[in-house]
Amino acid sequence: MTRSLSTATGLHGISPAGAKPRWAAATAGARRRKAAPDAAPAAGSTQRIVDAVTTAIVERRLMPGTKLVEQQLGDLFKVSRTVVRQALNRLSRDHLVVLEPARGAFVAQPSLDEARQVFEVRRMLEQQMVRQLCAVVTDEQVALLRAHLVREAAAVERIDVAGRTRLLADFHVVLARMLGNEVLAQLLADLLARCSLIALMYQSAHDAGHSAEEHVAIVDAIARRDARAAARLMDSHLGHVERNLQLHPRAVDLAAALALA
Amino acid sequence: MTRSLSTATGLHGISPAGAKPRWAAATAGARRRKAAPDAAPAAGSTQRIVDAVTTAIVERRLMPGTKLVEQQLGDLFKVSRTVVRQALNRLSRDHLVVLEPARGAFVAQPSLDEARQVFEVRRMLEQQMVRQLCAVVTDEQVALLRAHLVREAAAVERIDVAGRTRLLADFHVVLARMLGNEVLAQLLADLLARCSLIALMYQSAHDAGHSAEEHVAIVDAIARRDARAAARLMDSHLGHVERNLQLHPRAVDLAAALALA
DNA sequence: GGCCGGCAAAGTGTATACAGTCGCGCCAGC
DNA sequence: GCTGGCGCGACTGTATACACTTTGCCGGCC
Repeated sequence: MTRSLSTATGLHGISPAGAKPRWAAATAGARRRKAAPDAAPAAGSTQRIVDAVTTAIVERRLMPGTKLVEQQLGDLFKVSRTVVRQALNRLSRDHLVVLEPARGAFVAQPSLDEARQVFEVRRMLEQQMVRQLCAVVTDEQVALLRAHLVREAAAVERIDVAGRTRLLADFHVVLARMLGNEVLAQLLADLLARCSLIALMYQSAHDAGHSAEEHVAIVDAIARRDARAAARLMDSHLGHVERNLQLHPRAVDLAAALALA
Repeated sequence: MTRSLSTATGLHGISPAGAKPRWAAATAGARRRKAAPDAAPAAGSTQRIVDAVTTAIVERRLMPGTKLVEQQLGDLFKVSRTVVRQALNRLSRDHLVVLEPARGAFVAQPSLDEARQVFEVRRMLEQQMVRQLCAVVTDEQVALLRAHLVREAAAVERIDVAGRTRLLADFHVVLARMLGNEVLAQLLADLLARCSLIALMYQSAHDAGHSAEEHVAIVDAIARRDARAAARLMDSHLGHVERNLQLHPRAVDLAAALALA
């Protein structure tokens, strides 16, 4: 699941090897024959829509609650409503849009309560995750993590909101993938994508910097193979992020929503 | 996600209140107007296919690897391929079927390795889950759990394979829902559905009875509000189930698969 | 003047038609 | 006799067309 989102959107694109080995490879092989004469539209057209809408939502170009009309999207992407419907279904699976029967598709408005629940689950998962990771991590993997931290810091530095959000989320997926548990990685990717909307809405630059620092501390603990500290740091890290979310619930900015329409 | 599966298939149908409060309520309201004159086909036709295929897979009437031809299903359910495709997409999201581009849809063949990863995630989640549950559980909830255990025992007794598998899985979802965390509940429902195939393939009657007993022990610990014991019991419970999976990996029975085709 | 009922436009849900691709079997050639 | 290419059948992917529901609006009625 959400393989689409993780690889498609470019979110979590950091994963070195294949994120979706199975059909991704099959598709590539199948399309290769046509890739030469066709060129551009080689990538699955439905996936392209998913990617575009996803990044649009994550980059706040599509405000929560916005209605996504099928024909409209079809015209924009030069495809039929059939493909658009598929894309919307995929997006609804990722909780980025909500499908109301016979009404239409709308950009999701995840409530703070929902966000809290997601964070609760993340805390359960990631605390155990880093603990186990300490037992099996290699020095090369630690080096990879440190490289990631450098990218994070750079994104925070240049106030690249979309980039830093993506990198801060990817950090957790990278950790999951290092355990060799692809199920866990995809699950976490889902949860992170689900909240990237909220994160963008409520996470300030200061929060982002704080998160990056906490990531550094976590990696340090992992490098020391200090499972107890790593778990504790991860727990407090997620607690901080969640607490910041609760602090400024400046409601859904309906003025901006109207401006876009 | 997988709201479709959890509520639709009747799996985890035990949940008393609404499983999908938001659009479930909206849908109910919208359909109600037509529910009177229409009656039978009121339930979404696409959902009916998802349910049917899901139960068919879970009850081993559809063997792993079986190809699901769109037109064929469309004829069976008296709908067009469009609806069938939607259903197959939903099913693929639940990992019950695998969609191979330009090839078709096939009943998933979850590998034992994949199952192990799912169990790993479950252990992370559920261990913490029961621990937290001990802190907030009410006596009424404990009573509900005991009632569930009675149903489990009955299903094991009368060798109702499909029923007992469903109930044994539902037990875990019920626990999640008692925490009031719908996200966690749905996530767990996904994971359980994902492995129900494997569980059915590899779980013997003895294993099932063993699981039911362990469930009793877990509920006892919860009733005592003994978080430490509950977590330990849950961990060992999942360990047992997983170990039994590994024990008899009598491969994917291709003879049976061919027989059905 | 406000509320209720119908009417029209917009948009979704479903079915059907068409084009592209994959797989398999047949046939020719080596 | 075996292998490689070729053609055909089946099925998927996409587009288009139609029916039904929802919704906003307008006129009539209370």
